[in-house]
Amino acid sequence: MPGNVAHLTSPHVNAYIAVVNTSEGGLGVGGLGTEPIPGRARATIEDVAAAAGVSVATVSRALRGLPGVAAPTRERVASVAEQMSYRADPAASRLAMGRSRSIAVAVPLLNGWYFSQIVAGAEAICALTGYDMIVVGLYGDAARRSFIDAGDSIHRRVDGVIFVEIPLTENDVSDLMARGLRTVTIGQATHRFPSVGIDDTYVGDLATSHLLSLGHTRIGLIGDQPANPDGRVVPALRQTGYAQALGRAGIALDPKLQVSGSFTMVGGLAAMETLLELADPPTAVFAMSDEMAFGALVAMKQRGLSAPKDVSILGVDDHDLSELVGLTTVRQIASDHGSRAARLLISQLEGNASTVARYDGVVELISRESTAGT
Amino acid sequence: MPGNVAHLTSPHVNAYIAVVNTSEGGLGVGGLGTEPIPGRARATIEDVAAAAGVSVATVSRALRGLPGVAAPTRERVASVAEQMSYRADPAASRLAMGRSRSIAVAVPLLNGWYFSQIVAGAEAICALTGYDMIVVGLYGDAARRSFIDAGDSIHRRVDGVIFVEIPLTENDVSDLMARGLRTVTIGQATHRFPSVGIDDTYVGDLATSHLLSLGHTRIGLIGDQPANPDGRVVPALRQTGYAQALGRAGIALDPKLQVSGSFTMVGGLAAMETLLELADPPTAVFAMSDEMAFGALVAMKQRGLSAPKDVSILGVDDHDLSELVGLTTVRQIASDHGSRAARLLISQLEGNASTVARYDGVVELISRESTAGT
DNA sequence: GTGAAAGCGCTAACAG
DNA sequence: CTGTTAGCGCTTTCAC
Repeated sequence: MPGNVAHLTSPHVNAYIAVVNTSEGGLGVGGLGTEPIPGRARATIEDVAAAAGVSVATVSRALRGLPGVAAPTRERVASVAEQMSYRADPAASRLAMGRSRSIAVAVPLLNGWYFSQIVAGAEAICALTGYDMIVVGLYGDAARRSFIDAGDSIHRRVDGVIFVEIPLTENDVSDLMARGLRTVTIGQATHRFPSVGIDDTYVGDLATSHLLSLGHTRIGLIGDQPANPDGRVVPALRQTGYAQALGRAGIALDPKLQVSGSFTMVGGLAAMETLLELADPPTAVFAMSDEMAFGALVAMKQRGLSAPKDVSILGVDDHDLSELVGLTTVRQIASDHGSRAARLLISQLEGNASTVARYDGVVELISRESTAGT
Repeated sequence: MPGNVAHLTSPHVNAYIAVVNTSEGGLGVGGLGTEPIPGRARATIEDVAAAAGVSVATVSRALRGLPGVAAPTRERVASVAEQMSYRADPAASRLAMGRSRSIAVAVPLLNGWYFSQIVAGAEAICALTGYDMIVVGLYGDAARRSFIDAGDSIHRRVDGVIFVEIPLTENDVSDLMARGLRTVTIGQATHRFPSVGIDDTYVGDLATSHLLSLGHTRIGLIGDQPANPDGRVVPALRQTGYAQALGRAGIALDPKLQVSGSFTMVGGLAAMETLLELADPPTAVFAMSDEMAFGALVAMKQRGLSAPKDVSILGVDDHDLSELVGLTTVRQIASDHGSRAARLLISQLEGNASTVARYDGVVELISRESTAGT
């Protein structure tokens, strides 16, 4: 049976090795970072100024490439700074300039494939531009509110934020603007901040149409809570596309065919079980993410069913593993969304006029073995 | 054929919508964040002090819960601060205190499953303790050096770092110490900093032994560059375990059976191809990560082979999808490693004596369908 | 082209 | 218990 196991547990389980407590004076395994770390005195801008025989103002200007410094001076300062391996203390310059040269990426969960792609994409741009990227997980409404409210975090810690699939209410948006925080969203479009994403209605339509064209008429949907009032907008749009395609084909919506999979593999598994237990189960299922589709495949496998023989399955993302399991999917380039958003945000922070209201990424249907005709 | 596709390209591809340039005065789509954002004047500690009729010192003390403040005073300050929604400017307090209340997590790549689990685990602890987590991708030696050298980043931006599978030389270690940067490693153990990981030699042995016990004698290994001089230590250890088990069974090592998969799915795929093209291919393969194992499965599938019929495959991680594809694997709880490391680091930053030199996580063999007897 | 000095907003002695 | 004050290290007018 799948997942049944021989639990050859490691003999090394939970091995806390070498408990050291140096509060009573530094004995213990190799001084595990408890001794007062020396931290050789760092050079300050004054040290550099003195060594270069100029004022701190000149050092500051020279090192940051500001105009109004004679070429020879600039060079001298640079080399002195270099050899003292001087670097401006970020905290000090943040305080003086009021900008932190860092951004936050807020995601609803961190271990999803889609989100890690986004984070990877954004990180690449941050590395390129010298920005720090802090990532924060916002699980649920409360976390989102406390993050946005003056009540919490971001405030002055970052210059801007990328909200990834975080449902922003009108209220949130105005709070954000009032706070003067540059914002870019991924997924949802706010009409106030630039955003990047895909045409999710089109995605839902494309997926469903594909299934329809194969002859299916009873098509299940694995998505998000349909009842979620203030929920993510992406699932809703994909659902709209689904309904739209069905409508065009003259097929009535069946609420029982639409279940939530919480955008996780286990959620998809449970959702598929629900679908399979229906008196009149679907012959094809559109899962709004590949991970949920994987879950659906597992559910089928557990009952001795397989795709597309018993039910066709179609996902969204083109996860790294979709090819392995032969999953038909609507591909999007998630890491691109992340880097795009970061570029948009940072370019804005650098004072460039924002140029894009919405960037819609590429989308295409990749037909593999998990879908077939009836 | 797998991966062959119907490219129904979206008609919405690359749609740059609404190009706005307000450098010539605010017309354009709904003011896309180009206008001088107001950013209502933030309250400073002085404002609060004035409003509460106390000194800034008292405000500071009261708000941070320091001793030596009368209860009524503390309360009054708190409520005034609350209703002015005052929050200490992090840049200022960082400068004054010399601590940033943030840590960095450095990973060699961001889109691997293992690493996103780690990041997720660490983030949870940071959220809990009020630390910011900045994540940085260190691809290759140069990036690592420039990160560690005074020459670059971290310096004063974070109080501590978690290095995830970043090979640290003795030199790196002393630089880090000299710099006074609290450090925790995941994977490699340095004997200077606390570390978390698993017993990787044991992992290699466990996996190989399992294959041996099934009767296999020709066992391939998909890992990392064996020749990498300064490479990650984890692959080397797992390889040691592999050699160890083989040795116990009296089987000689065959270099041709050991190939690099770069710890990615495509790398695993290529590695498996190499293995399959051998004159005398293995009957079982131990891949050092599930993702590489997935790649191996794809390679087999592409040639009309399947596991375990033609070759048994075994991975490491227990990836979310391993159950789906029925992959036998050595499970580790990656997110745990991340949270553990974060806890270790932060507790140290909070001044607690470090208590653990090395935390070894749980490991167990999960036997599924991808392995069978000869 | 360069320097002097006034902050940025907070923390931490040191007095009272 | 509370207030005064001197920094933290950098940026940025404003003079020279």
